Amino acid sequence: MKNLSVPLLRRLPLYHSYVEQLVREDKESVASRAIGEYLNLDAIQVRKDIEQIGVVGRPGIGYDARQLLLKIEEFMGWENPNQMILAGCGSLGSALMGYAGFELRNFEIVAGFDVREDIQGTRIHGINILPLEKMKDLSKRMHIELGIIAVPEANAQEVADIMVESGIKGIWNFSTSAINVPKEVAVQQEDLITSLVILQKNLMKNKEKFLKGDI
Amino acid sequence: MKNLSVPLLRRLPLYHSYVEQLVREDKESVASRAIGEYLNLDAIQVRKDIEQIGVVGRPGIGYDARQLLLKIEEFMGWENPNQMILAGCGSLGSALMGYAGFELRNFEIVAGFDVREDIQGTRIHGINILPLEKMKDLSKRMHIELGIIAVPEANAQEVADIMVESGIKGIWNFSTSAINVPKEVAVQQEDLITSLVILQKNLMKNKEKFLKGDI
DNA sequence: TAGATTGTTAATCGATTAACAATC
DNA sequence: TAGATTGTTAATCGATTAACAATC
Repeated sequence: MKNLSVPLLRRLPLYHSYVEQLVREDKESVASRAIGEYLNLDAIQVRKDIEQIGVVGRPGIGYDARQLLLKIEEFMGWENPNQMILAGCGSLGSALMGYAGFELRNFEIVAGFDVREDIQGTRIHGINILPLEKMKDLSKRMHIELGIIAVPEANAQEVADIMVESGIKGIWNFSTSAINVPKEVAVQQEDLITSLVILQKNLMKNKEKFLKGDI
Repeated sequence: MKNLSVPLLRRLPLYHSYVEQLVREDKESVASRAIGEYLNLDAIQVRKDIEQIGVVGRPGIGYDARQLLLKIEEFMGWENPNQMILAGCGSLGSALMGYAGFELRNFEIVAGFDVREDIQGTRIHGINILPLEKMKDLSKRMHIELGIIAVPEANAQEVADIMVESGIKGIWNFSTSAINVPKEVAVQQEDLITSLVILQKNLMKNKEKFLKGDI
């Protein structure tokens, strides 16, 4: 399969966001150095990344901005529509159902599931809320492969089991709890606290640099 | 400063979650192999990671489960309280204000900010919503260094500027847009779509393996 | 031509994986 | 003693950084 460097995949959308701005301002080309400066990254790294996605630039000029956008989109797979189901329609789950970014990138939550009977049958952000018992049937019928877990920690494993049984092949886990699934099921742990810790540590590192006079 | 390997920081909470389960079941020790099997990771990697955080185990037995938990917590910095402000109190922002995981790890959102006058002065999940004009004063007074951006893409840069001016030194950016800040300010981009793409690609990789008969 | 910027090739660095002796 | 499992040391792999000639 194509390259799967996680750091690369995390940087590309940042390039996209910046280059998109430039395109809106009718700029036609962009230099690696400009991207790097905006995002606080090394120009060489930007160049290497762009090489990875198969865009060639013009020495002395830079890269074609529009082509760069298209190639990033292609590499990220944003043209392909992806349907998902969601378990746990509390505040986090509801926010995800209303997340505008999904539509923009061709992702769609087709149904929400929750144990609370009072919200079953209702809609949140236009998405139907169903009892968990219906997950298997719906997922199989619609050939859904992606599932989101947004339930409390204590119920994460139980929901993961139901998803596996429903034929889900990729689980996006927002609960703090690790889940145990068969090897053929991919799990992406979205640990918000860890992101915060990383931010915190970077902040501390900056402070140290500042004390040493590096900034 | 202490080690700052992002992959390591992302794995440790998973170990924590699993070991916590064991401790609840009154298990006293854990082997690297058991952790690895549960999380689909290599036992050697688990062992290396544990070495990094300064826990020594007993050959033939494993690691002391409780000590492991404590050392992970210490390494992640979960004992230190951290106060944050949040800009953008829409559905995502509201969900973050209600996110139970923060309290558990000593993080706290002390105030929410929003441009919409109708919600200024109200409370969401017990947190006061204020106009953006009050950010600087409040942040400086309370010595807040962490800020969360949960506003629409179009306003992300503007809010980032206000945060920088307010003395914020670390920004957790949930908007899809890249932001441009001075070098001494750390940014953690929480790009949900990228996580999804990573999951999607892992899923595809698994499928390929499956076709080849590796799983 | 001079300046800017890419693409290529090599060097460095850090993270992961492997091998195996030491210890419980 | 035998089996399990760690800790140590070395090997591999991949990502980042550096150097510089080629091109616009």
